[in-house]
Amino acid sequence: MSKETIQSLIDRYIDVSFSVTKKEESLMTEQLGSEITQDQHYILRYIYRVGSCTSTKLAEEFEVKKSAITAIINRLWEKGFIKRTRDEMDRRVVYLTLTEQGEIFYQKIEEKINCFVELFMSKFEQSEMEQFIDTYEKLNQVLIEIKDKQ
Amino acid sequence: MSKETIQSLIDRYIDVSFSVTKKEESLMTEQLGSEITQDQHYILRYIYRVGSCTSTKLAEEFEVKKSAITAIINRLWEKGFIKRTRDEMDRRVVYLTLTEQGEIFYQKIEEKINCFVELFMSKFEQSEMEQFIDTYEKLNQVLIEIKDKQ
DNA sequence: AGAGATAGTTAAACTGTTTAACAATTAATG
DNA sequence: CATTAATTGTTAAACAGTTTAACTATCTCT
Repeated sequence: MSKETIQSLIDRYIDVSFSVTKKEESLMTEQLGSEITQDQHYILRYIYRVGSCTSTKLAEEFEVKKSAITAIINRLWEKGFIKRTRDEMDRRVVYLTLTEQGEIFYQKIEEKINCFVELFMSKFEQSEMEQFIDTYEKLNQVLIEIKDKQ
Repeated sequence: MSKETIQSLIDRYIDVSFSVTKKEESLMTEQLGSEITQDQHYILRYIYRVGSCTSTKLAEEFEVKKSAITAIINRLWEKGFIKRTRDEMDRRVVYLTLTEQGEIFYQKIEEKINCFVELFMSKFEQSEMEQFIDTYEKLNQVLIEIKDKQ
């Protein structure tokens, strides 16, 4: 592969990944409305899917410090979406779950997000989108390997 | 396309785009060092490429309000990377350019970022990466159309 | 029993963001 | 020409998310 080709691919990748991330964020923020932010949505999504988890787990999963999680959970808790339950066996641990209100709210926004993602996916042939996501997932694996090597 | 297939693609897309964005951000932040943030890097990159531009232009390009640009530019200015020049014809306008120090600094980090992107790209066949970026750019266009329709 | 590890919180500081108000300047209109 | 509009950029206040460092409470391990 020539040096120019590589450089061109690198530049295209940096440009397009930045642009798409930016636009998706702004369009998804519209779907979410003013009640909740992007980051809060991802936290809600995670807890909804696993049912219950701890701050430590969230911090690992989202690759941020625990105090960052505390801040987000506090905001979700103030909105009435999150329940905190102390583990009676190990009283240091706090389990985080969605309240009923939190579940209902999440399901509502999940549907909106799904519609939005489906909308832009429908502009592609299924095979092209499958190939795209396959490579995207492979890229994710590559990045995990790079991180591990450090 | 069956409903399950679509839903599976949607879920995979949301998961992988979130994960990759997160990992790239954290790995790129490492390359950038403590001197500069991700957003500051993208602003620097933009000005480096166009040579000179205004706050209004940056605000449009990055899809944020002008006051957000002022904040970032102030930080880059404090570091000595940015020069502000008033237009003598239209004295409302301020042209932003890189100082010599800013150019040298940008070139240094650009090389690091290039190495990093090249590193993970080298794990793919060229044809696969080209196909991936093609679809990625198509996705960018689709998102632009969706935004315009609103 | 005491030392060290772990889970979570709090407080301070910083970056990036929006909204709203503002100053300076230019453009448009009667 | 004078006044009103619009535009450019800044400032200030408020908020979300982040890190670092200190702290409390609890558990683990000799």
